[in-house]
Amino acid sequence: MFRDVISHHGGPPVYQQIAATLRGEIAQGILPAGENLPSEKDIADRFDVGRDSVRDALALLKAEGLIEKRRGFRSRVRQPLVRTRVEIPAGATVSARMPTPEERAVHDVPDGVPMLLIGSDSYPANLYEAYTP
Amino acid sequence: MFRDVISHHGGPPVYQQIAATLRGEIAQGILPAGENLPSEKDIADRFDVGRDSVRDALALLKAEGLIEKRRGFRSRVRQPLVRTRVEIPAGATVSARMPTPEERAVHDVPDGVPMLLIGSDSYPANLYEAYTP
DNA sequence: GTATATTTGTACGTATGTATA
DNA sequence: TTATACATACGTACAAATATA
Repeated sequence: MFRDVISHHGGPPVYQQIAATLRGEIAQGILPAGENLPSEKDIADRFDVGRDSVRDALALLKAEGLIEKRRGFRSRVRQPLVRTRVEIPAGATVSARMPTPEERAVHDVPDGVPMLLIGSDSYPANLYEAYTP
Repeated sequence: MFRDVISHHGGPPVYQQIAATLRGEIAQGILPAGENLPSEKDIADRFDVGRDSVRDALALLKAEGLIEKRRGFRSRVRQPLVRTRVEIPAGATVSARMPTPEERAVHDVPDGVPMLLIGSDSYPANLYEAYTP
């Protein structure tokens, strides 16, 4: 077996190269939704890098909403979700931002998921979308 | 001078305690918008922890959109922004998600800022909001 | 039910690179 | 040029959660 080659000098940082590789494998379906990624140690061995670089790469993908991480579990490719549709009140403003720690706790918002603000209400953007009547 | 006390055993992780402290100082205006935070080393000394824990704490605040980081600069409290208002086409759907790496590069989207999807168009949510006519 | 192994999370250290002042 | 500060990347150790024997 050959290790995947990462350039340690000159190119982008190692962790970004690893993130790009894994991102491509998710996009191509090599790592399908719901699938577990290899363990951090196995990924580190595959690319011949330290575990720290792998963790930085996975943190990027988590922040993008592509994977989810749980202690004791391997990382998993996130499932595409069906969103509940919320009607926008006439004249209301719709915006988005990252949740506060309180909102994350109350609504159980995963990493890499923004809040959708509809008028004075807020909804986790992975579960809800807005529409005009 | 006394160092701020962080519990190393029993309570929440060190980096979360530091993030909570800094988050509170931002909310209370002790660290106003536009203000530079102390250097990572100074924060580490203040709480008597390693620089790694400080960086984890700042990464949290960055992901929440509270601060911005630039290499060579100290972290800075993000300025509240005036958003451009975009009219939602009749029947269009509005949703939000984190940007892809391509969108981040094209639109120069900062960390901790989602994309606002209005119909088939996408806008950085720190600069745009949507409204119904 | 218990003990062990695996896996991720946290936290420390060190070294070096890159950007700014 | 030099000093400061953040970014990357390697290492170690232990804690906490899960899975397995």
